[in-house]
Amino acid sequence: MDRIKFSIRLSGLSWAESASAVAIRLASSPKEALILFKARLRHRNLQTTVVDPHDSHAAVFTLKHCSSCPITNSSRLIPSLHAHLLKTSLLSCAHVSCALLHCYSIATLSFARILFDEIPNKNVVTYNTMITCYARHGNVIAARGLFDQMPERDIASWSAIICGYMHRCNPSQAFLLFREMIQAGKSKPDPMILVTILSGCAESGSLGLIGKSVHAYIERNHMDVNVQLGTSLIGMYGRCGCLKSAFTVFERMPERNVMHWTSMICGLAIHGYSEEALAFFERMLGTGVRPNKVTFTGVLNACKHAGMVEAGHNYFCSMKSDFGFDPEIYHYGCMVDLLANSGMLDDAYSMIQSMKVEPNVVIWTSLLAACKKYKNFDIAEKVIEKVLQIAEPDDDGGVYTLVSDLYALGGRWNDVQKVRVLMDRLVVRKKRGSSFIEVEDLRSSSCS
DNA sequence: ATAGGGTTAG
Repeated sequence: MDRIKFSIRLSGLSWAESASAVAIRLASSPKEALILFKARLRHRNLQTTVVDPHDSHAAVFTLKHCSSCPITNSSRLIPSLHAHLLKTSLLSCAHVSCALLHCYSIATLSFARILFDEIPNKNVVTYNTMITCYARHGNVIAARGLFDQMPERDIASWSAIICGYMHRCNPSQAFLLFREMIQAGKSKPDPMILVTILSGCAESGSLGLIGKSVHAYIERNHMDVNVQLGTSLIGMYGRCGCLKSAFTVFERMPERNVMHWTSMICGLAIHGYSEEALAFFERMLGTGVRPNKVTFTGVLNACKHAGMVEAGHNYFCSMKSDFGFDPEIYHYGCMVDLLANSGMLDDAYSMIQSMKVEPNVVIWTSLLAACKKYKNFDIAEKVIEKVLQIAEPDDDGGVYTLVSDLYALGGRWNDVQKVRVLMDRLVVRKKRGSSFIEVEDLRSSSCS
């Protein structure tokens, strides 16, 4: 507060003048923005029902501050702001009500829905905001309900619902809607929605069916491949194993940022091109691009695939000492796998114990798989105890099978029996492995 | 002025 007063005195403006939309936009915290906004309202003494656009601007900027800050910092400010907006009729402005809805939608679904129902003049953005809110809270059915009943849709509406399906791990439904959108022909895909689709392709591996046709669509329509779109194209091709295509996109990027490099490195690493991945990393450093945390998951993954224990260890240390990144679960995942699969089970176990983050099923499973490989029952015993505590029968069915396999390998048939009984009780079912190839002609699935 | 996006270990 003192800082604001001080800077206002320096600027030579009056208090009210300073509380303009611009000053609010530049405020350093939601609280500061709110103080300025309230001061502005006091000065303007708003009682009429006619909304001055300058006031609604100021309100929107204040709300933007609240929505972009962590919930805990702004959650108490929002109701206070809400009250002021109601008193001054500012809430009748669609921009303001949307911005407020967005604020609530980050924290709580129920409040957002109440507000949504109370907004009289809902426009496309109001609906889009509410759909996004449902999607964010995992209720894609409610999101779809709103999507189906909204009077008109724009590209962001499609984007919101498609994104919702993607995050609920239902890419096929997302792809279906995407094609529906193309066929309806009213909304033209923009780079953002293509990014969403492409990242889903990468996840589900349905490259030929969707990913390639999206790429073809981009080329056919001479769309600008912006930074994000470039990244997701490289990522999609890389993940699906089309490293040549990934490289072509990479080469064509007018400027390459850390994410382009990282996508390339990760793609190469996943498919076992360890040397190439590491060469890419060195090349990246040579061009002066600073790696980020994800870059290191690619680098460590490359080391893992090639069994390069020493190099992996060096990169792992360099990540912290040269670049200041604390290792995250992904990095530990690579390291544990690297050590364990090289037979250094004790080191892998100590690494897990040294972790600053809570180890998850993935980490324990990779160590356990290595215990099976090297028939190390001492460590397996310790790992089994941990892993059974945190495994979810629905998602981690494979772990139970692995545990049972290990006991069988050690000839401990009583324990095998116990695990099998446990599996029956929890209705654990190991997901069946599956793979597919695409036989459909790409041209018939293109989206023109 | 309001909504939606990229790279991550088994």
